[in-house]
Amino acid sequence: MALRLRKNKAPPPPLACPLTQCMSLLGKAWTPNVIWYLSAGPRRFGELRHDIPRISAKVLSARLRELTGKGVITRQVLATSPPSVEYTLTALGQELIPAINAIVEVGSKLKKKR
Amino acid sequence: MALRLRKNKAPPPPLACPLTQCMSLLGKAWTPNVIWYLSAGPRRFGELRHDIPRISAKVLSARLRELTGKGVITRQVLATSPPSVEYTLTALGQELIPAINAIVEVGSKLKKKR
DNA sequence: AACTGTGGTATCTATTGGGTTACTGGAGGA
DNA sequence: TCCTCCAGTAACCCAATAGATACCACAGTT
Repeated sequence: MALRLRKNKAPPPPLACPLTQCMSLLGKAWTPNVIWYLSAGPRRFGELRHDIPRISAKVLSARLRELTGKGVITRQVLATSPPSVEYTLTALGQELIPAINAIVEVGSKLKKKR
Repeated sequence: MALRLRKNKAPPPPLACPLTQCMSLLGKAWTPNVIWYLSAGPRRFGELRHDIPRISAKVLSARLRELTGKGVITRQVLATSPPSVEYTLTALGQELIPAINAIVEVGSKLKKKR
């Protein structure tokens, strides 16, 4: 019996794919970690560097800029001395938390093979 | 007033970080798409290529090997003519579906800036 | 006769993304 | 006095990754 291509019942993640959209953020190094640490409340640049010791300033600032641009976090300059900058999850950003929790949940069950 | 580092109340994603573990899978190109299409049921190699037109055979086979190794999908050779191979989400793999749905959900709300 | 579908592998190349280091300039703490 | 801390930016380097292409051998369809 010859093989035919079966139709897939899953609708394609439609038009300009939100999945791809979102993964172009989450898929980059350290992004989920940044969101994770912001989920507990506003956090300054240096604090995030502290939270995630192996992240470089370059990458952290790139991620924060991207997340700000996409409306996931806000950036607020505080009149401290020296001036400091606080990053906060927006309502949209909060919506990512369940996703990240789900990922963590599965992560702990993955086989370590390969 | 001097600035002090505040403690972050979020516990660090502990020991050998499940988040990083899981993202080393999901973060690679096309992985979420593959899982998305498998969520509707078992699917052959060629069918997946068809579902995701822009994926190359090389990358698809790499992803499938990785997912198999981590216990997210199973690989089953069928005695068709010619022999075909079917990939299926495991129970663990099914657990990723809510995560991906959550990601899609947010993806559609992201600003397009940058 | 020619094409599609089976499930991949081998090889080469281009890109890019992340790491590293150095620098800013002033203030407060030891 | 010297060190740390604030929030980054600029320049350079390298390894990993994904893309493109070609190839396998055979069966069934048109």
